Amino acid sequence: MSQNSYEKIYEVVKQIPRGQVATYGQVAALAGNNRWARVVGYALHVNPDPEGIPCYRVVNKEGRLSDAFAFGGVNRQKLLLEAEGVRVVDNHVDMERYQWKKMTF
DNA sequence: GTTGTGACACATT
DNA sequence: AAATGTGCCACAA
Repeated sequence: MSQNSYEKIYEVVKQIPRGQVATYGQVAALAGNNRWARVVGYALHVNPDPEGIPCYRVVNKEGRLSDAFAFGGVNRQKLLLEAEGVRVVDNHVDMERYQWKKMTF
């Protein structure tokens, strides 16, 4: 069983409901440690399962997406999030409206 | 084993 | 407000 740190992170990211976004710190906290914020970024960087791990639903504290995230075009990101129902403006989303608050209605 | 880097967050300057 | 420094953890060389 090699799944160590990352698996926990993937679990959290995978459970982000459609139309919502979570911050790295949020994911890290849910994964068990707020200090993993960077590791979360790294975990998504390796992203072994892009179909099960919607990295585009993970944003930083500002609700802003990372430039390095543009895995095929920053526009791609906006389209994906908007496709989920998230209003994206200049790579930033309304946190108060779309940040995942653990409310899995 | 040490150093450097990184898709972050927080505090301080 | 912006830039810098620090903390934290994991991986590559």
